[in-house]
Amino acid sequence: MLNIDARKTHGEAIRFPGAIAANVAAIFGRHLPAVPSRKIAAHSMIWREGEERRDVFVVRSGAVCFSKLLSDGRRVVTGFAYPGDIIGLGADRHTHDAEALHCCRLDAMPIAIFRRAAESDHEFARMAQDEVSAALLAAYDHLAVLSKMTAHERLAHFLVALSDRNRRLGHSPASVLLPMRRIDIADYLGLTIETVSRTFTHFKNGGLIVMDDPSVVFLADLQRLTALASCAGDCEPGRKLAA
Amino acid sequence: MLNIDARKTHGEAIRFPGAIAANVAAIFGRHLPAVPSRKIAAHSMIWREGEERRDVFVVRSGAVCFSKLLSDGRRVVTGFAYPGDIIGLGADRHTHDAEALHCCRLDAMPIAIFRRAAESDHEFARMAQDEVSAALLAAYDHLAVLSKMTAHERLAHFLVALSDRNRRLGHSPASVLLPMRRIDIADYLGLTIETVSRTFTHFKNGGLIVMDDPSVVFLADLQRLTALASCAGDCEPGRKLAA
DNA sequence: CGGCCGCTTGACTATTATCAAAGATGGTGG
DNA sequence: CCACCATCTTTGATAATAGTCAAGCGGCCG
Repeated sequence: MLNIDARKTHGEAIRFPGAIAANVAAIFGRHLPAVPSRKIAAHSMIWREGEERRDVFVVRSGAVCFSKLLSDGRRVVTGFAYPGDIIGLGADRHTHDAEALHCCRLDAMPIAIFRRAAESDHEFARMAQDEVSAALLAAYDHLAVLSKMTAHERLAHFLVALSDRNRRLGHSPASVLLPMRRIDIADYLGLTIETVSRTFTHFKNGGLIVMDDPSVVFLADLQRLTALASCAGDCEPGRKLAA
Repeated sequence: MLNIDARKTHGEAIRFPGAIAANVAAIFGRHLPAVPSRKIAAHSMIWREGEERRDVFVVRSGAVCFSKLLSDGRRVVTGFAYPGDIIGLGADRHTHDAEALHCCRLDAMPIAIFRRAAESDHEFARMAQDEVSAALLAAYDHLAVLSKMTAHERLAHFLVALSDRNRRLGHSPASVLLPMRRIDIADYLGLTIETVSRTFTHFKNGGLIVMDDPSVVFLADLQRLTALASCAGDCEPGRKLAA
């Protein structure tokens, strides 16, 4: 069984608004004030859409979910942030809600310090700008997922993306942790929780994954999952659901 | 009947990668070299994904479609550009294909001049950066469309967005021109051409639109279209299809 | 004038949403 | 420490939406 605490050591998983790659955090560290980390209770909001942007944060532990609420109550999850990520970059006001999926530790850099740093440290400024471009690129990739992929492909894509991040960070790509609830995955992939759950079951029955705990997934057949994720046909994730 | 040439006077319609608002074009104009506009034949590629970025363009006439090709041949349209828009901002290499939907006239600013301008003209530089943020925001809005809206809502949203731009530019919001083909709309909205076509017919039969020419749409019931577009329920765009 | 391309329509199928309810799981209070 | 309750996940049955396959129509260009 995997150590559940491992989820706290994971780096960036999925691109998300205003978050930047872990390797970039070091440059930010140069300007981080020496104040204790802020602690955020599980399921509390870190900020809400429309609020004034007050800090740029570095995620130290926990996980963050970014979402928007549509006028009719529908919810869109635009991404997740993991330890090592920097969140809160962007325009004057927050464009998303940010919710702590678990108890989070965040290092805060007041926006005034951030702006001063951007003026004095050109590497810092350029990096912040590059990260917005990267987020834009990631958003367009996600558009492709939402507009062209089936439920199976979407979930496979999600799992493989998490696995790829693990590999990049030197962790095992064979298993991924899901600190978010099914509803967050569903709203991220443009599906319903039922479809997400059924697709997990389908993958399980097809031998693609092993999952005893809903938040820990072992990717038993990464190759087939990858094929699904990249739309390379082969959309046959196993036998039918067992009765 | 609308003057078809009107399409050449339209300003920004839908947000798209690397394009910026018309009112911003003036600031760019300060740095535009005095060279004749470049002419691009209809349906030819202005640039392709992965190519080195060589120029930033101002669209003078025509319309541009941005798209990405997925590995399995599926295509995603990420946006459109209209006269007044500036296209080609972004990273070192193009992240999308850009295709001329009609014969286009483009003013080209070589990337070297663009970079020099960004260094010497802070307003210019800041604007370019702001526009990337705006494009990001627009991309997230489009995520919401693709992940949560029905076909009717998506097409209504598209038409209303075009209408809103018309209003903003001082044109009539009651009619919109569609310089793109059905396949472009379909790939933009994450639908098939058949569904797009059927939805147009549905709107026509429901009295929501009048459309004699497939590229000219009169928005007969903008209120109901707007309600559909904003997901405010009322998803009943008229009687069934006539036989 | 004819062929090609794009748009529309039709019939049918497949995927996914919806509605409903039954297990799990975890936290709280007795 | 255990029981209960709330929440989350899973499963099932059904319905609706959109995709697929196929064919006809119409305009435009050669």
